[in-house]
This record gives sequence, structure tokens and C-alpha cells, in this order.
Amino acid sequence: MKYLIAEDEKDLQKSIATYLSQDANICETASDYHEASEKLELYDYEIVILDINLITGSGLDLLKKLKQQHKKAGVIIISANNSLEDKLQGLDLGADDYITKPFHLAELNSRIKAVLRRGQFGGDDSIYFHEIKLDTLARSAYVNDMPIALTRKEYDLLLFFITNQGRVLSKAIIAEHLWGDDSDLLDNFDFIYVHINNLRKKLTNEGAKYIQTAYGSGYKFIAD
Amino acid sequence: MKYLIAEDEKDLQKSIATYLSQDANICETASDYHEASEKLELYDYEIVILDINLITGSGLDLLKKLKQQHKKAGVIIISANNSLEDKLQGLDLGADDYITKPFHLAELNSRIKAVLRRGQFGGDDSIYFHEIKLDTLARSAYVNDMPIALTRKEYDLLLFFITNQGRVLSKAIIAEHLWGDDSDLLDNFDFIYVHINNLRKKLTNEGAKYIQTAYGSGYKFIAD
DNA sequence: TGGATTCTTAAGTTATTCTAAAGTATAGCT
DNA sequence: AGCTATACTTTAGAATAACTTAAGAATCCA
Repeated sequence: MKYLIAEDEKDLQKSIATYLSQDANICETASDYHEASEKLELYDYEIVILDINLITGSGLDLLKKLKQQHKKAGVIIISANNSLEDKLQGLDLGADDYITKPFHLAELNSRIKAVLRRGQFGGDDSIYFHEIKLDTLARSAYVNDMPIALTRKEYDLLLFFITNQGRVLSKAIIAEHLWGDDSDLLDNFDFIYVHINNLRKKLTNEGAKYIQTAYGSGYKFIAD
Repeated sequence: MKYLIAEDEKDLQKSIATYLSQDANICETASDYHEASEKLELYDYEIVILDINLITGSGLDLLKKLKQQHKKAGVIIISANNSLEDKLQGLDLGADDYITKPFHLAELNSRIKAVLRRGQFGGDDSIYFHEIKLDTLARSAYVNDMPIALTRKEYDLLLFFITNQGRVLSKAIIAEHLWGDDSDLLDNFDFIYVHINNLRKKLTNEGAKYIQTAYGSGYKFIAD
């Protein structure tokens, strides 16, 4: 999962990022309105944690923009003051949940989990694609109900493919999503070949091929 | 958003229209097969609410037609009886969701929202030119719904042609666009002939020629 | 520390892109 | 109209860039 943490209090930002990175998530951060706005426009996130009171602009504006762009990220609002109005307005604008400062990281985490559960995947913890099933809670995969042992990166890659099925994903996009933009790997995408190869080997189901090469542009996930 | 409500029960039609108009949507209505068919042909809608059991014809036929015309409206089927077959057939034909009479308007509304969310409407993913369709996300091309395997350059070239249809494009312009101005190929455009040739071969559809030579000045993309 | 995972490297394979060359059409000129 | 220079078409194959795959090194994590 890829998160954006839009929060201007540096230490809070950092502690959230550290906490959420624990279970293999990619956390990117934005420290002001402008940075957040830019990142939201450029990249896709599964979860956006959005402080309403950014110094340089309103988080609500960002939320509005996000929804206008039809991005389907789950949004959790952080509000400093206890202003009910802010929260309500946030929820109206399409935020999925809110949390009030100060809060425990564990609570934030469980709210995130809840949003993910409710969210894009129709309240189901499983995602299906033909013979493939992903259990998003256990981070485990099945082909024809037979469990497939995937490593973390393989699971993330498969999830990314399935949630973007049919679409050509360039190596750059894949790298961006699985490794984040601050990674120092991103000048050489060759290692992606390796992950593609490994995932292909594990997915191959009676000769069915899911990951199709779009020569020169990337890969796309289809049902043969 | 613009909706079409194809429903012959006048009072239901009206209450749906009233309800959906609440948040600034345009609702048009059709009370029989013929009217619905005509409106679907003439206009574009984001959402079509389609009663399967129209008195004067089958909603499934309408759905079929709609999909043949490559209209990308989201379709929600209303079925009176609980016939599972109707629903399944509807979904097979490309409906996005269904709802069974009687239903609460709020439920219809939330299904519409879900369809809109899933479908990313407004994010125009396909480009059409007569028999040709380009799926810009999948970077794939179709002629009369038959997939055409294109290489990267061929796809880029076709996309460039379609988005500049009718205009004469010089080899310099094409090269500039497909290869960028920093390329060292740009003192000799001969290789463009090859790409044009390859693309022509792949596009030729029952003798129809799309790429017309403008002798001495370039090429122009037209519908025969 | 030891085992699993992830990344690096490199050799082998394939698809695509470009070059070259021979044939065909077009426009302009006398 | 006929000739010529130039522009375009087409094909085949060479060169290149992109991908696959395997094996080993580095890293991470329990």
C-alpha cells in the first residue's frame, strides 16, 4: 500500500511515517499545501492522511481537488482543534474518516484498516481476478484456491497489477508505486524484470499468462 | 451528470427523476423502447437507468445496441421480477449494476455513485475514429472491435494521427512529435515511410484507407 | 547468525526499429 | 507529351534496444 502523509508538523509526520512503514507500506510525505497538492496530482495513493490545518492552505481544498480528479484514495482527516464543522465538511467532501489530535498511532492505524476494508474493495477483504484471489488482510494469494507463497514485493506487485488490470504500467510507474519516489533505485529499473519473472513463475496456472509484456511501454495484467 | 431514465411506469420514472435531480443532475426520460433507443443514439449520458421490461421492447436489446455504439455510459438495470437470468444476461452485456423492484431511491442513488466511482467517468480513456478505437490506458487498438497488435511507435503514430485528424502532418512534424527534437535521426526521415507502411498494413480494413498521402507535404488521416 | 528476500549483474533471446536498396508514382519542365 | 528529378512505397535484413532468465551478492529480518 502507498500512503501520503500531508502534515506540517515534522515530528508527527515522521512518527506516522515510521509507524505505518512497519508493515511494508510505502509512505510519502508532504509538508505543506503545495507539496501535497502536487503529489496528489502526480501519483496515486491508496490512503491519504490529510491534516486539515496545513499552514499554507486548507486541507479541505485538497480533498475537494482530489475528489474532482476522481482519484479513489481513501482519505483520513486529521484535525487539530475539535471543530465539528471541519470534520463534517470533510466527510461531506468525501473523506472516509477523521481523527482528532492528539491521537495514538494505533488508533490511526485501525482507522486506516477500516477504511481500506470498507473502501474500494466493496467491503470485502478479498480481491478477485479470475482464478486469482488476494486476501488483503493476510496479504496472501491463491490461484484456484491453492495458496501461492508470495514475498512482500511480489504481493505488492500483484496487488498493483490487479487493481490496475488492463492498463499498461510502465516500469517507472511500477517502481514509483512499489518503491516510492525517494528511493535511490529509480535510475535503473532492471530489477523489476526479476520481480516480474518471479511473479510470473508463481502465477502460471496451467499455462495461463496474466502478465503481458507491452514491448517498449511496460506490462499489463489481463486474463489471457 | 446527465442521466437517462428508461422506464415505462410513469410514476416511478417521475420519482426517480425528481430524486436524482436533487443534486444538480440533468435527468431525461424515455417511456418506451423506441424513445429510449432514439435518445441513446442521439445523446450522451453518464448514467442510463434501464428497465429491462419495457412494454414495447427489451431493455437488453437497448443495452446491446448501446455497447455496440461504444457509448461509455454507466448502465444500471431495473428488473421487475426477480429473474436471475435477466440480471446475469444484463451484466454479461455490460451493465454495471442492477436493482430489483421495488427499491428505495436511496439505494439506487448509492449504486449510481458506486458505478460512477468505479467507472472514472470524465476520465475519457478511449478515443474513437470511425471503425478505430484506441484504449489509451491499455495502449491497445481495435478496428471494428477486433484487436490490432501495434508496436509502440505504431501506436504513437496512430494516436498522433487520430488526434490530428484531417490535418496534413509533415514528416518533420511527425518525427518531431514521435522522436523529439534531440534525436539524431532527424536529418533523414526515410524511416518514417516504413512506419507509415506498417501502420497502413495493419489498419487496412476492407480496403478502407485512413492514411492519405499529401504528396510533397506529408500525410493526412481521414475516413476514406 | 542463518534463512529468506531483494537487488545486481550478465549472458542469452526476441521484438522492434532503422537502413538500404530497388521499384513505382508524381510534379514540373521543355 | 515525354523526360527528369524528386518523392513515396515496399521489402528484406542488420542493428539496436528491450526483455527474460539464472545465479550469485547484498541486505533485511527473525
